[in-house]
Amino acid sequence: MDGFESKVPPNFIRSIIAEDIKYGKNRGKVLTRFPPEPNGYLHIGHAKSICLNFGLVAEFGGFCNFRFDDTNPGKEEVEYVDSIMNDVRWLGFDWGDRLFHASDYFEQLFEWAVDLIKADKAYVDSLSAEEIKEFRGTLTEPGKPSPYRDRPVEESLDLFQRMRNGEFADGTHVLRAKIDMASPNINLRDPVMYRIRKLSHWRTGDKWCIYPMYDYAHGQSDALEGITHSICTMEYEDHRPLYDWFLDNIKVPGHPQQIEFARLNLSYTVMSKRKLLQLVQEGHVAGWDDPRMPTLAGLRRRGYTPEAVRNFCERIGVGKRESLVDLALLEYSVREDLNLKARRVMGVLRPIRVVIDNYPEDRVEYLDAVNNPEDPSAGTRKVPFSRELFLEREDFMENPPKQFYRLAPGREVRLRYAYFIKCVDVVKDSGGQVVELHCTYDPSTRGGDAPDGRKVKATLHWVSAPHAVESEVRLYDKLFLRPDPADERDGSSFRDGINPDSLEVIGSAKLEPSIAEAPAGSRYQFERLGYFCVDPDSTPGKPVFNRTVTLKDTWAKVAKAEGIHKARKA
RNA sequence: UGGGGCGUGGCCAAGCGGAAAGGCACGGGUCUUUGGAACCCGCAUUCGGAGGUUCGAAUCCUCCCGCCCCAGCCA
Repeated sequence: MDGFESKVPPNFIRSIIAEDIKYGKNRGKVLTRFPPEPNGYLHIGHAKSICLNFGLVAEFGGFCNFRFDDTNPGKEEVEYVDSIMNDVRWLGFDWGDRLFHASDYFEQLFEWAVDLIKADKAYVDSLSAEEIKEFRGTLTEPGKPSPYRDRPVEESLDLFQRMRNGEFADGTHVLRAKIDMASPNINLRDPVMYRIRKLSHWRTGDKWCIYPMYDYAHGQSDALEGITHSICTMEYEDHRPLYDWFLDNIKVPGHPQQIEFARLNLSYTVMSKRKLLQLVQEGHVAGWDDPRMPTLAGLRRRGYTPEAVRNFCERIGVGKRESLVDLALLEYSVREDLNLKARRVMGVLRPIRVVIDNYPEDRVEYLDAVNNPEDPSAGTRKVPFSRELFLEREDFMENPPKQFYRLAPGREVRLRYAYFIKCVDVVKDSGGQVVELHCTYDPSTRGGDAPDGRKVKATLHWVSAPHAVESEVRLYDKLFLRPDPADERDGSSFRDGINPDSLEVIGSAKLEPSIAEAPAGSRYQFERLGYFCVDPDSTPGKPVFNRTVTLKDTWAKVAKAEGIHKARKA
């Protein structure tokens, strides 16, 4: 290093690599890889792995290969291929020309399999899948050898070639490594290397009808690419002896080191591809990119920035123990980033009409508003002010508790960048619902400062009614009610924990006119409310916003603690 | 009852024999034209438990307890 302390907290993988470099292992080189299977969208858990693999090589001066682990054509689709590459790029990583596929190595893998057969270290088994399972034994009992285990090398060679030629139906034969049917590690009980799948592959088409299993393909792919450190998740720890066995018994160009770390679990969400797929297929969400999904596509649409996701990944650390990271940390990460970048704007979600009785009917003033107090270079803008305004319903209470210091009958507050106003009348409908407020303004407080030094407890956001832009705003909340929805040990399904109120659509929020044309994907802070992102569903006349995350809300905390009900319902 | 891993504050996580970093959360305060942000303070006499070694242990040894993963022709 150069004397500067890295901001990345130390972790055991960095230590291993630093040590390897120090002692000249791999001639001081570091090459990692990110090997997704194109059978689903990438999620925040993958982001952890991507940041780890690319981050490590950035730090130590190496490369990270991007490799599709495409050994199972039955589950893989090009839709996923495209989304995966797009998401990694979005996250901010560049693999240059280092794009690879396990399928690039099918021919080499086949040849090595033949070598293994010739060395009597692999054989064609003709047991059925059920029989293989029976013969495998259990966790506590050793397995039994297949009757085909000792079939002549020549016969296996012939059969394997004919498997490749397409002479047999799916499931009739497999190629197995000949290791140890009594091993306490079940992965070593003659693992299957190849199975017959008469399926066309998105890259190799119909060239193959036998496909290698992960265990046989992965390590050899790593070796072929010169990977030095093959980083994967904990469930592969049991596979490491097998990973090493293949590498030790095949003439590969190197022997990468497999290192396992704990996958990410995030509270109030699920991470398994299977469960995410179910949420999509069963219609609990609108798609893989639904803003409630922990997928990168979902987070992006929700308004998360790549920087926020990367910072989050850095903060959670890397270890070997199973953990459940608090969603609050992810939310903190976006707020932190957006606070610095997002332009501020005023928008009223649940409007209540307010008339400024002493403000001239036809007058319109354009007041100066700061675009981002954290970033002076963002400049200022003009916001129209007029006699009729929209205020947030929640910002008015007829009988306010003492901790509530927003608008109330007889009370004076400040309208941000505008004037002090005082509530002088409350108009209700026949049902007793407050439908309109009448206020007076103090002309001397233009801009928001009282020349007499008078203080006011609250500053409210507002929108001029005649100038308001109508918008649909989608308020998202956590998708699950339970901190650990994946925990189904009580017999429930993770679906039972779905939050029925995870999405609330505000049909006609009122926004200040400056964001009428905001392009999809642009992010704003609606002052006092939260961060919002323009959704691609927006139309020229009506923008659609997704709430990324609320601002920290001390009042909400107080109100909850005091049992104060906030005014809802527009 | 087989094998592999893991147990440090509410949630993450440093630490690797010299005596508990940091972040989030939480609580309090300052400031404030966002009850936002920023800033300040507080928050494990203790590291799953019990023994042992040592002048000294979260770090070494022993035993115990708890949690996770593995019996796909998935990855």
